[in-house]
Amino acid sequence: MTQKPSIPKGTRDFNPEEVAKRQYIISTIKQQFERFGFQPIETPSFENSETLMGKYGDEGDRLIFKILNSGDYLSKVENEILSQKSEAILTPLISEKALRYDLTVPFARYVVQHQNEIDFPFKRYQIQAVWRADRPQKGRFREFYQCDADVVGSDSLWQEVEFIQLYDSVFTALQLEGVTIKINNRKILSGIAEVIGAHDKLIDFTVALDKLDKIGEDKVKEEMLVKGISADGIEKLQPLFSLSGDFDTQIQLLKAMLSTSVDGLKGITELEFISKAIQSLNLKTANLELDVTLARGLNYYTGAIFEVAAPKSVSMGSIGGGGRYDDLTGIFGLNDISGVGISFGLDRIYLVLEALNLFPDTVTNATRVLFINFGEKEALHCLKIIQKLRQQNINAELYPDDAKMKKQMNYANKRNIPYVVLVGEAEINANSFTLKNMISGTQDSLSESDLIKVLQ
RNA sequence: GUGGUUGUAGCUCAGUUGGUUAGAGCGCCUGAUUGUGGUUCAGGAGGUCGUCGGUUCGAGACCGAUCUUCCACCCCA
Repeated sequence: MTQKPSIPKGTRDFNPEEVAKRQYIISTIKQQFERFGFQPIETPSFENSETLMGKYGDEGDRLIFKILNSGDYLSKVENEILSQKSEAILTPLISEKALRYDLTVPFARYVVQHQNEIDFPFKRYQIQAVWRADRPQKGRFREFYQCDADVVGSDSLWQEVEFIQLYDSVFTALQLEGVTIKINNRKILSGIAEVIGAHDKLIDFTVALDKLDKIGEDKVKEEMLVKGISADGIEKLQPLFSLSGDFDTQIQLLKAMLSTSVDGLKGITELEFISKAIQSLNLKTANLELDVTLARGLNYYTGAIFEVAAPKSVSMGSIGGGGRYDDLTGIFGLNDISGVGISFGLDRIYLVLEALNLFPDTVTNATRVLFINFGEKEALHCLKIIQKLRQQNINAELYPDDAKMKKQMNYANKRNIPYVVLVGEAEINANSFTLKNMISGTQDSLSESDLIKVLQ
């Protein structure tokens, strides 16, 4: 055998069954997006580097796939710069384009670029691949799909409420019951940082706090100390670590803690509004949970932060996330446009549905009937009826070669084709069709109209 | 980017302290069965042992590099 070809790490091929299952998830999500009034857009798979760089933090910049310039890209670079061997200086000189890292920043670019054509509030959805130069792990790929729905041009909290309902609707439609929609608010986090005197270390503070359920209270405090948050401040956090109870109980505790922070109290008011609305609207299968330690996500969130956790029986990272960003388009020069949005992680949802065996048997829209090929004359006769079946939306095909019966039957069997039709000379003369049920093994001689009836 | 881990037939895996021609199960192909698949029986094909280099009389096994897999960090869907 010659050397086997391969694909880059963190990428995957999808076989027909996998594609069918992915399409099932995508069409379910799409249907719900449209039901909630979102319209689809698409953006290029690569953007100008300056559109993406610096939008996701230093860590994000590292994970962006850069595209090398075309042509003799090194000849334009000064020898002096080459000899410095500085990645930070050289990269922008030899790479002007980069692969899309998420769908939110390209969307912000789209809104700013097309601001005069857009009717606000603009509700768009987008289902496309994104790329990250990450190290692959379980449920982490270098090429994966995001399914985003965002609204720009409205700061109404009803949007947050609707997004929670949208999450609930999608996961209910996928029969994935018992997901937890975690919600938090950036203003609460920044209020806490303010109260403990670490306002300038908001990011370090939230990143450390986010790890609470993973590494525990002591390690979180340790990390905060290392990042320069005072022991005095950390002491004030104590109520946070023992925060428990339902939504309302937690809200009351936070109110007391944040009584001196205007920003923090505003965050609490927002959460209360959303929680009240959801309580009176009810969710179908999802649970809404307040999680003050929830901080993951990108630095541009300013209000609500969402994250969706799969049911506890499957170990999987978050299967969705999102939040409110008051000034995302500001980075591209369009101010005072508020946006809020959520994202579904298609590849992870796939793994969860697979683990819980939740794909319906009907996802593969495969061939319903195979016609056995007995030779030239018979094949033409078969194609005439196949033509009629296809017009009736019945997936039908003819085995292309005049091969041995066994081979043709075997083919139908392996492809899980439920019916086989045999038309030889005898059937042509009698103007009949021998239909074999591949599951029961029985077969009948039918007229054309009966054949169509059975297969429909 | 840091640390660890994995790689032998299409798939899942054996392979003894380094020693003839590298095995099994499943799958695949052919036949028993020239108009009947799944079950059964008989036979057969298929390997540069991830890749490159090194140690050795001799490497699937030992060493190094590299690619890949999975895991933990960082970060994230």
